[in-house]
Amino acid sequence: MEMTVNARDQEQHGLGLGLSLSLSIATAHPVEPPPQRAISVAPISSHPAPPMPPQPQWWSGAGLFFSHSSGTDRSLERKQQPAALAACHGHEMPFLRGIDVNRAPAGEARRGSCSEDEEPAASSPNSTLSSLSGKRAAATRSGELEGDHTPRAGGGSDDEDSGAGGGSRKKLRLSKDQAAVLEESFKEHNTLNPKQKAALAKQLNLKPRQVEVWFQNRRARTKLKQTEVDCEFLKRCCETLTEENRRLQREVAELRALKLIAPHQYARMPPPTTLTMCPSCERLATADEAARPAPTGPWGPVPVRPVFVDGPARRS
DNA sequence: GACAACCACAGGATTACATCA
DNA sequence: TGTGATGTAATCCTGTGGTTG
Repeated sequence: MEMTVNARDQEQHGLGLGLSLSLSIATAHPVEPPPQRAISVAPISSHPAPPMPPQPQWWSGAGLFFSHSSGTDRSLERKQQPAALAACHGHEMPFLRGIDVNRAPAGEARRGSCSEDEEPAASSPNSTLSSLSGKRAAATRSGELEGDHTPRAGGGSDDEDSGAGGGSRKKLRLSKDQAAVLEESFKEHNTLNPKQKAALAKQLNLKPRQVEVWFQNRRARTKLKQTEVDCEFLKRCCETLTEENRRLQREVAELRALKLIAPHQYARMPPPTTLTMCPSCERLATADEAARPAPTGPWGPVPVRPVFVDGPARRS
C-alpha cells in the first residue's frame, strides 16, 4: 500500500515537466536519492559543470516521520484516529515546544482539542465543498459554516469578518514562530497525516485546515522553485553543450586544414578516436566505451539534477 | 471478484488580502 | 499618502486511491 502511495508521490513530486534530459534520474528515486555527483562534462572539456545545490531533507524523508503509515495512508489513519488523536498533543514532535502563538481570545468559538478539531466538516472541506461549490462555498466564505478565520491577537472577530458585505475573506498572517515550526515540520515531512496535522494545529493554535493549506501551498512553492532550478540547470547544460559543440567544430576544421596542408604527416598520425557525447550525462566517451554497458549510466556516473533546498526568498 | 458510491487528500490554478518599496 | 509588486493564505476544481456495501 505504501509503495503505491510513494509511487504516486513520486509521480506527483517528480516534476511532470517533460524535462527529460537528466531529470528523470533524480526524480525516479526521490525516496532514496543517489549520492551527489559532480557533473562530469567531457574529459577533454574545460567547462565547469553547472553548480548543483544539495538535496533537501524532505526529499528523502517520506514515510519516516510517523512510521506507522505514510502520509497519505488514510484508511489506516481513519481507523487509528480516535486513539491517535487522544495522544496527539505534540508528543511525537519534539520541536513543537514553547510556541508563542498569536492567539485569538480564549473565549473564541474554537474547538479546543485536536480530536475535536478533526470534526468531519473541517477535515476535508474541499472534497465536500467542491461538489457543492456554489452556495456552500459562498456560505463558507461568509463564515457561516466553519468560521474558518482565525484572527491574530487583537484582530477582528468573526462578526467583523462577515460584516464587510459577507463576501470578505480575512487573511491570517502566520507569526514567525508559527511559520518556523511549520517550516521545520515541512523539512521533516512534506505531507501530513491527520495526526501530525492535528498535533501541529493544536500546538500552533491553528485550525487543522490552516495547517493543511499551509502545507499545500508550501509544496506548491517548493515545486515552483524546483522548476525554476531545473530550468536554470537545463539552460546551463544547453550552454555547455553548445560551447562544446563549437569547440569540436573548430577542432574538426583545424584538423581538416592540417590534412590539406601536410597530408604526409597527417597520414602517419594515429587514427582519430571516435568521440560520442552522451546526451544525458554530458560525458564524452569513445566508441568502445559507448558500446560497453555501464553499471550506473550509459557511459558512467550519472549526474543528478540540482534540487531546490531553501525556502522561498522572503522580502523583509 | 467486479462494481459503484463515498471519502479523504493531493495538486494546479486562481483569488484576495497584507505588506513593502 | 497612494500605488504597484510581491508573498501567501485561502478557495475552487479535478483526479486518484482506499474502503465499504
